[in-house]
Amino acid sequence: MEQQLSEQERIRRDKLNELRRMGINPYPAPEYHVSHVAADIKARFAQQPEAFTQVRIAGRLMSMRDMGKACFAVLQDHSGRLQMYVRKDDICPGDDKSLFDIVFKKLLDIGDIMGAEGYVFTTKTGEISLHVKHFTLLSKALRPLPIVKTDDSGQSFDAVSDPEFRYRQRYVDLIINPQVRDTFVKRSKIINCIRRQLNAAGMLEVETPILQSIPGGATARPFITHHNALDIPLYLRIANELYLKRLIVGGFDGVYEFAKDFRNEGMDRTHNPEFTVLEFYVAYKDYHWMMQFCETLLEQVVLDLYGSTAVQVGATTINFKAPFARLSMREALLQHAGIDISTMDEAALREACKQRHIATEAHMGRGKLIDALFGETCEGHCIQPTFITDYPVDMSPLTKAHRSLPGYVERFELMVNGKELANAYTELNDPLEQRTRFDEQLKLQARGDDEAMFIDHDFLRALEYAMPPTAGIGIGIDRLTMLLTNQAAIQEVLFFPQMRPQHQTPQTHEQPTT
RNA sequence: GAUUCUGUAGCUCAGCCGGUAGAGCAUUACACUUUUAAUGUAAGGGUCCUGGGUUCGAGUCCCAGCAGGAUCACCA
Repeated sequence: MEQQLSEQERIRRDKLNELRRMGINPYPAPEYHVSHVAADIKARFAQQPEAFTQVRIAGRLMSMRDMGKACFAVLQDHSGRLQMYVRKDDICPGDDKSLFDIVFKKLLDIGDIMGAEGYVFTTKTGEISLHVKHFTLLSKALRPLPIVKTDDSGQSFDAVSDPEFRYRQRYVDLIINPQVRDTFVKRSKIINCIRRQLNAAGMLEVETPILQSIPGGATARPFITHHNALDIPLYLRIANELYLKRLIVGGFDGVYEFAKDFRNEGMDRTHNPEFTVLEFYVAYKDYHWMMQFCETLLEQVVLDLYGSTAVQVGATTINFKAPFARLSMREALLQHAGIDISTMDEAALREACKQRHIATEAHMGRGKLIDALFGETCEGHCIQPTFITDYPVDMSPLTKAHRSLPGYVERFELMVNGKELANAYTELNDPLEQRTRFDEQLKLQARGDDEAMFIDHDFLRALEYAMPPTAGIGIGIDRLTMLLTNQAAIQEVLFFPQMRPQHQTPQTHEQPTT
């Protein structure tokens, strides 16, 4: 395929050929032994200078300041950046100065991967640097790397800020924008911290099917695909809830899964077609226990991440110190909307929506109407972590009926910064009741609600073998990460967010059939 | 899906009332033995997102499309 090369790309290809002509392999095979990393050198050199007399580091060349017979260059490895001082007479002790004059100064470029060996010292201006004795080209870059310069006050110049560029070429974004890397490191820490706590609580990490013939456990439009050998449609899972509960039936008393779920719906700054949800289920517990577990779980995550329970999100400080506030759905609406849903029928709720200019649909039952009222009047008020408890039964088909409030279920959502972060309940384990609830979903479907749940008969069969009383929860990991890293867009916490194809899609390749 | 803004050099951006393209960084060449967004001098580098239209003439005005952002609606 013929491709148009820019001037800078042509020059770099010329340099590649020149290196080969000089007998230098621009993509060498042997291991390059690395003895130190940049951040470690900077952190420990002042205390133990004697430990850094022989140092080998490797990374990407990020800048080069040519001073004639010496050069200052910056190498970036996974830990950070370190300045290198490269002097002609050190690199070329003999008469042949080409290694410095030609190879280092002319044939290396910003973006190249290289290794450097030497001793650490502090420059006249006080910067801890590597005095380079030997260098090795490890991989030649053929495309120019966008240069972001930062001055002493930390202000950066010409930073690549175009989200399209950053998301489509995340690898470049990660190289040149250190704060982006930091966000993803935090994401990993969040997941690790949660996993550690769940393991410590004796739960088992499990994997359940992503390809499902009945996409259950939530209400959403699924992606559909086709299995050739079985000649059946399969759906990408929208939730893993029903599978995890089958495992509770099977005798595991605590199971969890960090699950990629898929929903074939709109995309915006808070929705990506694939996203990550942590779900876990614990036998012999109820939703009160789950609230306690959840608040200490999240408190510990924030503590691990920041050393304090407080997080700055935009202009507000959110404190994850347990216990979190608890407010029933009825109390919340009483407080923020001045209405008492316990005394209102469907018509009264519809009227309340109308008064507040909230759009309603004919198929909306009590549950959806209350949900709409709550979303409109209460949600935005829940800035500090708040458990909203006790939801109407008709919007929670998998939840056990409330122990004392008829018409309600034992469910809570955790609201933080005006948004839902977790959804949990005392699981419905009465198989006959579950069958009735599924039937009600069918009726909703008949009323025109295209989000009603599919019926999973195998799941009902599992419940008929008896599932212990169980508490379960789902926590949106992307949303949690957004909150804890102060990011407004889900694209900022996903390495490779879904994007529209940039150019006209080439002819779809023939599916290889087996 | 609706509204709105944006798309110009590798990157960040100017480009007036319509007259065939500009800066900084990066690149190339030269100078300089501790620089800090290094500096100085010089040079090269463009499918102005794509396709139509208006016009003697379009980066600029009009229409359509593509991609991205923001706001709104729905979903997590």
